[in-house]
Amino acid sequence: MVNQLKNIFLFSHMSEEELSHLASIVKLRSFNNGETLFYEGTPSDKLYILLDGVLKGYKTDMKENEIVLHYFYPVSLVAEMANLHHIPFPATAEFQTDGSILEVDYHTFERDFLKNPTVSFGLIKSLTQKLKYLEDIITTRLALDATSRVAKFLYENGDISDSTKRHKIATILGLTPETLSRSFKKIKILGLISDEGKNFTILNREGLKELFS
Amino acid sequence: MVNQLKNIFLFSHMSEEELSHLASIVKLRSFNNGETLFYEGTPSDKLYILLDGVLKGYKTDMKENEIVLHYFYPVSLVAEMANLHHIPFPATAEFQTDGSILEVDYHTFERDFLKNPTVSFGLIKSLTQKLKYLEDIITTRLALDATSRVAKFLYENGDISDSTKRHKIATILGLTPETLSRSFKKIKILGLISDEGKNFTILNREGLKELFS
DNA sequence: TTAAAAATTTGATTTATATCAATGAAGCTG
DNA sequence: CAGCTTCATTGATATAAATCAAATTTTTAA
Repeated sequence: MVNQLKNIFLFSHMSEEELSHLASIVKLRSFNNGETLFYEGTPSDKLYILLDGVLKGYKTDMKENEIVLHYFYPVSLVAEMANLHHIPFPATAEFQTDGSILEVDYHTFERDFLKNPTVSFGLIKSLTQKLKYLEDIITTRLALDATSRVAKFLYENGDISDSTKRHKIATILGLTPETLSRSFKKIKILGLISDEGKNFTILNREGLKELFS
Repeated sequence: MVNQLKNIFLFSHMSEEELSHLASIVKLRSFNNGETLFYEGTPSDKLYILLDGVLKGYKTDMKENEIVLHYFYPVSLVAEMANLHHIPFPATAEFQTDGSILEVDYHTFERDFLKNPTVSFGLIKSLTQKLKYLEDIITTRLALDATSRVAKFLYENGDISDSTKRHKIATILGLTPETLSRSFKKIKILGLISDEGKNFTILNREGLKELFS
């Protein structure tokens, strides 16, 4: 366990002694695809560090639609904001693949480790990264219309390959698959992308940018 | 200046020596109502601390509508996320009253002060507070419909007095004044609020909660 | 290889809220 | 306190995207 901890950016500078103390308040848990790590509104006393797999963070709206906030990839801190403010988790986290997390008792962690500059610096980085994600969601979902969102997605993510399901793109952008399809069509008619079978190739990246800025 | 700095939570634990070094990289600036502190997209090399007045942070959508992210009240750090990640300001900041800010050269600040635990802890607090604001905007604006948003606003802000302009409430909630008016009416018909002239009194707070959760 | 299931596209309709337009009420100013 | 201006309400219409429905394409699996 100590060796595993040492490989996590947040703890890489700790002494052997600190690491073994940390190991004592940490639990490794495995999850299957589809399992839920925590639900929105649940009180939080654990800090989670995603070690393996893909984790989807989402809220649910009034019509039971998912609002996807973020896909987490390893190694990420998850929902540290809830811990720092002692508030319930603001979103639900569900595994999209098999995976594993490190579960840390937050109370002890705060008391014994948060004063460590490396740890607090890692925390600041993680928090600012999350702020950027949320800023981006607000920009995308509140300031742009459907076609602009799709143009932004294409601009930022490059050619769309076969393997990326339209349905997944639609939920990331907060659109229905029907609307996504119609937006792709518009952008194709504008000559900004071309459509070879299932894949899209970007023909005019600057033109795409024009659509959302 | 040193005495002024000592009153700011972030710097309250600094030594006289540190404070006078800080004072040397800091500039006090005054603004009039309506003036803009910075624009969305501008590169950021200054950290701002709001000392007086009310500052509105907002983005602009495709139809030139404002999306209000937050009203800042003193004493607040402003847009520290942009500095930490060396990215342009993600929103525009405009004074809503006369006010003043402390302008800190970020590069020097990071080098000389960010390792100070009190400073980094203050930064973490400020960042998590902002995350909560953004989470709340997403919950409110993406997951709730117009009437639910108004119910949530009433639940969280209590009775609405005369002095709060409907127009301002509407921009906070991302609604037009017309839609806000119609939502107030619905909630009134449900018997959850009563309407004496210009003011609203809450009659059934739990009923309001029911509407948005 | 073919049938069944899933995903995508296309068209028609609905819905929520914005926009446009008009009226009414409140607040301010000379 | 009369008239102007701003703010709020109400009604009618427009609009973007969701929903519903069906057809088509792709993927999966037998």
